[in-house]
Amino acid sequence: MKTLREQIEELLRAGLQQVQAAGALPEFALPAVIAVAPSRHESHGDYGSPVCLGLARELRRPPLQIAQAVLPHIPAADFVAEVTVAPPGYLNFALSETWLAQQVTAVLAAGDTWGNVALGVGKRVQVEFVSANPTGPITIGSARNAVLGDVLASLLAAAGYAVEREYYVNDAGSKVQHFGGSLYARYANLLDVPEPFPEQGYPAAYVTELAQAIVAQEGRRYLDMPRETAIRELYRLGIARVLEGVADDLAQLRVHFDTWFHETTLHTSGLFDAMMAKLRAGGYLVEYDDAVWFRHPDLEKDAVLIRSPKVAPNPVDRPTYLASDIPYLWHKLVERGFDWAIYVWGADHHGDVPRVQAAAQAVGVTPARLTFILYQMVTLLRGGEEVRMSKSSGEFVTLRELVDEVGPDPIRFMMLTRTVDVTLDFDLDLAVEQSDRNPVYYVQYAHTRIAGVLRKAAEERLDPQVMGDTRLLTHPSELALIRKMLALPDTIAQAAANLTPHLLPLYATELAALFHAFYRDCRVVSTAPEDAALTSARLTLVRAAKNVLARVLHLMGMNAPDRM
RNA sequence: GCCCCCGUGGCUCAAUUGGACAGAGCGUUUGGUUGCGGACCAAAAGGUUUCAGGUUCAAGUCCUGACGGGGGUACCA
Repeated sequence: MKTLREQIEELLRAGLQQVQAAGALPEFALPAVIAVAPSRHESHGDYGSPVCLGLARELRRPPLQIAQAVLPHIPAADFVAEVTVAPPGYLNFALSETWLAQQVTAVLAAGDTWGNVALGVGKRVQVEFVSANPTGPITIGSARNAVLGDVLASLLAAAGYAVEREYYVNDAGSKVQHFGGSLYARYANLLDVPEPFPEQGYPAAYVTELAQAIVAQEGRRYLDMPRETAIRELYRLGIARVLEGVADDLAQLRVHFDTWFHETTLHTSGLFDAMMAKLRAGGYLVEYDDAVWFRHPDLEKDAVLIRSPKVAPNPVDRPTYLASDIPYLWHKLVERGFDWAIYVWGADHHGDVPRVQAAAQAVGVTPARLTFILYQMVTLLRGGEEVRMSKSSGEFVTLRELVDEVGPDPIRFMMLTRTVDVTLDFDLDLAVEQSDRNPVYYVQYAHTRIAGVLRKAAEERLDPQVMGDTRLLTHPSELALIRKMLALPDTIAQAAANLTPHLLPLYATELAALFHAFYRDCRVVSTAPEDAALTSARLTLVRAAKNVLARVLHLMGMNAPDRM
């Protein structure tokens, strides 16, 4: 289904073609994209286009004159009441109010699919996000990543893409070695065997707890193995346990993954070696200082792929992250055949983007098929003070603690409200606060209010499923609400096309505000006989509005409560 | 030093990607319900969009420079 904006764009395109065919204007090149935007002022109608302004130079005429020439050639359409010209040359479209009122039933009939668009039909996209090291619980540091990735995936699905959510498990690097060593040390110590704690180990309490659980379940059998074997066995067991916890913690935030991709499989499958060979054949590998480097004309400096034994005595420590990223992107885009891969990364990794893109190019994958969402950091505030987070220091707030304290809805809403380009201050005190200072409840309250109206209707023995005659909806507040409901497809299209999920909370807040205004102006439930038709119409409207609110809340992964 | 992000009413942020008179929330001030949940609504005050140039019919948005804040710049992961 085409969005309103797209339909207006088509009218304009037809108008521009017509005006040329009629010879009313000199020859000009039809713009590839015709800008159409919702109007900001009521006096400008519902949608406006500055397209004639852009044509002024080529046609050597005042834009106002061009607009006036185009105007009579714009085809009529049932959803448009009036097209007008406004200085200095805008073409403004006012929607037909009778048409608007009739759309309410369509919104209601669409149910959960209202707002879906066809932008990505036939394309498969993978969103890879969170992907935190599997060496400990998820911290608040990953909360923004988790919410952004999840909602981007939902948005793309609403835009017609076939979407897969993936978690990349870094289970092959030196971090897991340190993790295994830490676990082994705690395990041995618990059994009164001396074992020094590794220098770069994980001192946090969860490692000890994990070791206790293993002692309780498995006894001392790991002490009978060679040390290296025991460490390997322990970190495998530990990672599996940690990942169960990670999945559970994320589920509390309503984040779920379709696939958990383990880095080690890149090595066991031989893809890692195959890609290294491919890079070598392409002349992208250089060796010096006992290390192997990736060299590419787009990169200022060589990037290490395989460390030297001097730096990394243990062979499993030698491949770098970048070395794995290359077979991994191949696996995504070639072996699994995704058309598009989205990576959700913190801005502290922005320096890695050019390297991965250069590597993609080097192995023959068009870099444009990779998109990196770089979101700025989150600073956590408690009592106005910044809370520092670091897994290795052992001092951090887990995602679990945050969700238990605040609940998923405020976290998700607040993580979504800002653009990814600004650093986000997450105020714990405000998030917990259930008041009008907290914007989260404003939207949910609108949904609750509608549920209240429907409960009231049921008490008055009105049929809540009635389909009223929506042509009776003519009040300005009714029409304003309907206009906003009908804007959801365009909002989803825009948010998906530009990967800007912050448009959702913005839209939800505006929709809620228009509902609240409607609620003030228009009494819904009336038992007076002369109001029966209008009550039916308004109940229909209110149900449709509830449907749209629920849709947006669900896209954001939030609850749409009937009671609060 | 170099690279990335940000700078918009007192505070936190939007602005449909270059379009019309820069919009919301919080805070402040004033008002609103003997009717569907007041976690609501309405009104007011508050702006030279950090500064200086430039491009354009049109700049918060693009370019150059300056100032301020955050992040990055390892054979760290």
